[in-house]
Amino acid sequence: MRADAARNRARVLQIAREQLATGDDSLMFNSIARLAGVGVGTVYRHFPNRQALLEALMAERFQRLVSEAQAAAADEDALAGLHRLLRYALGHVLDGPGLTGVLEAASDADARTSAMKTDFDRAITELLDRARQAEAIRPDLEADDVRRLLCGIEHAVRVGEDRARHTELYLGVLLEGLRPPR
Amino acid sequence: MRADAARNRARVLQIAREQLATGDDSLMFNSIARLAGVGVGTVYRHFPNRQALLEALMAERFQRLVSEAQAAAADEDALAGLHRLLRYALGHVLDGPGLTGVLEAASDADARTSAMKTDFDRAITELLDRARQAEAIRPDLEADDVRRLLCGIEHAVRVGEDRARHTELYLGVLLEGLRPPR
Amino acid sequence: MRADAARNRARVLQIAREQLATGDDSLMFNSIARLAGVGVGTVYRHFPNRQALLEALMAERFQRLVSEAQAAAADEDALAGLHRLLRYALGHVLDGPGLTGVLEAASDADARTSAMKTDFDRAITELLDRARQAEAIRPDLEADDVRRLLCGIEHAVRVGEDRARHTELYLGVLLEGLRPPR
Amino acid sequence: MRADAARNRARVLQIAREQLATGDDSLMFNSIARLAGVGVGTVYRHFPNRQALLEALMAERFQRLVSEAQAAAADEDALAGLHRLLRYALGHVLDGPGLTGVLEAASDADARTSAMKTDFDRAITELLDRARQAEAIRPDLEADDVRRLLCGIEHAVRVGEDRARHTELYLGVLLEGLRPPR
DNA sequence: AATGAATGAGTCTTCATTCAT
DNA sequence: AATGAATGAAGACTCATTCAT
Repeated sequence: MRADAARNRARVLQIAREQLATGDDSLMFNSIARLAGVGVGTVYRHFPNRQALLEALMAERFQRLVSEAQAAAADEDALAGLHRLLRYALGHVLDGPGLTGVLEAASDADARTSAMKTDFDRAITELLDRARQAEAIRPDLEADDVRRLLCGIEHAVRVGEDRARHTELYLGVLLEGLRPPR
Repeated sequence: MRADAARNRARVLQIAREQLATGDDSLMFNSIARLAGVGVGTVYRHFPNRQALLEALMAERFQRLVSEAQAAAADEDALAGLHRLLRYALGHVLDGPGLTGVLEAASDADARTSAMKTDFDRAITELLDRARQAEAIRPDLEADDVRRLLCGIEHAVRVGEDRARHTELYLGVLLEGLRPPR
Repeated sequence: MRADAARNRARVLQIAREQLATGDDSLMFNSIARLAGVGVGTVYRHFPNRQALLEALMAERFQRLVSEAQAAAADEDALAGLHRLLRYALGHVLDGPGLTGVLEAASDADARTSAMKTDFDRAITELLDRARQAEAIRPDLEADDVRRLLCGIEHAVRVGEDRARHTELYLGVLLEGLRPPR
Repeated sequence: MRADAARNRARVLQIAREQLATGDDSLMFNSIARLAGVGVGTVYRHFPNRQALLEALMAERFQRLVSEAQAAAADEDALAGLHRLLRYALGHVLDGPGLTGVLEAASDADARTSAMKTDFDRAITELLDRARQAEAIRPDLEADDVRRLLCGIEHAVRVGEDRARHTELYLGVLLEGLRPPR
């Protein structure tokens, strides 16, 4: 990629990130372009649509999540690994908007996102398989379910106030809920 | 209210309900008015904003939920009552869009909605208090949490496919998750 | 229709007509709205799309064409009537842009346009039928053909210069061409 | 021209031709460049504008038309030659979009196009002159008229359906129309 | 009480053309 | 000679809300 193109791309991402940080998750291409000091066409060239932009914005954060998942998957104690993973993941998706938008999307704009999803799911599956054998979790859970429940719990935290207090509580509900019913 | 006003209001609600049923949850006042055969102004007169319309649309369904909650609250076995309530509630909120939009809202447009929320929360609180005393649930749970978790689990079910299969599974996770950690 | 609505509609048509007269047949809704001193939405309300606006602009001219066709159809001499009709029609469609756009369109935006087309075709068919019986025209011609050939000849006149001189010439070609081959 | 430049030019033409063949006559430089695997700048270098590209695309087809016209001009029977020419020409211009765009253009981007037009007109003039002397055609027709009428008839065929059926019919109208009025 | 026309800012998206690399 | 990123004006269209009728 040409140096100026890379610079523009970075500027756009920077501005978009700032927009997100202000709580505005509309990601409007025109205003991002204006604020970034580039033409709209440039934004469209780099990111053909909102989803592509969102994925680019989240790529780094998603990668950190995947890495943590892989690290957790190496835990000898599968259940402990799963807990570690979910605790990290919940904090991570709550640490700014947008990441669940990627995790929940039925289809991806960028192949690298799909690859990360695959890696993420693989790490979860690894933990689930071992935890399941140890009868530490419900027998019918798959990686997809964990991802969806994670997004669901995030939703429960975001809806309403007192985020800090409820994060830990709802995480506890999730972790306990994954275990086999008594 | 004049008879024709009541008729118009009913028509608007009817059309809006049909729109929702088609999967279109945008509730656009202009198109509802057109389909209902009234002017937009009439829709605005009856429902000053989207939230007011939504609450009106959901009033009946919400009332059924409240009644079920009250019935469940009468269960001698508090935990069983809570389970009964949540199973019903989850199926109920999934049975069409819109109800969680009311349950989640930080503030209500109509006092009757607030009243129903109060009734709902009271029923839940009643169950929680007794279940807590029996050490059948986590000690730190309040009605508000149950509502939020319900919405979160609904979110997890809606995101992704195979709704029927996952409803039961995620409900199981929720119910087990509410119990005290082992 | 409300008085102010009618006024706005008339203004829009007036401006659009002026635009056409300047040789600009793009009929851009934004600029028409601006020039007419109304909001774009108003233009869209009256004319859902370009074709609808075009038809409205041409309605009067089209109606005059239809009337002339009907008058011509009353001519005892069918061939003479056809000639009269085509001479008038060619001059008419050349007297400003847009009318062939309506005549050529495969489908209409407004039912009144379709009705006029039906009337127009009926008049032509009436003449064709009688002229055919008198063996004054080719046996295989239908009203649709006459319409298309009219548009084709108009095209030939418009392409290139010296409109006045060529109109009569190409009209002669058309009229003679409709007669049965020798 | 450098070998790679020639190769690029050929690629661009090839792609543009394929685009035309799909029925898309917009000839957008960016997409042609992308599909041809070259930069837009390269397309602009070879073809400064749409008209230049169109003429280059049509050069071969136009040349075939000119050759046929010249062959027809050699016919001893001038009227027969004219008919042969027009029958061929109509089929030819209908056999894909673009050629009338060149024939109709008031000015040419490439001198070779102008040269071909001259040749074409010369052949037609030759036929017209002889046919006129034999009183087989209208006395006031020039090559330019024949070209314009050809485009007009093509227009009549393209507008509307059933191309095959109407081609022969409208050709008949044209041929008969060129003859002197009875 | 009802109407529904009007508003017009706002958003998306395209594409011809240039020019720095 | 080639590249292709960037431009940004331009145009299409929507929709929440108001207010004159």
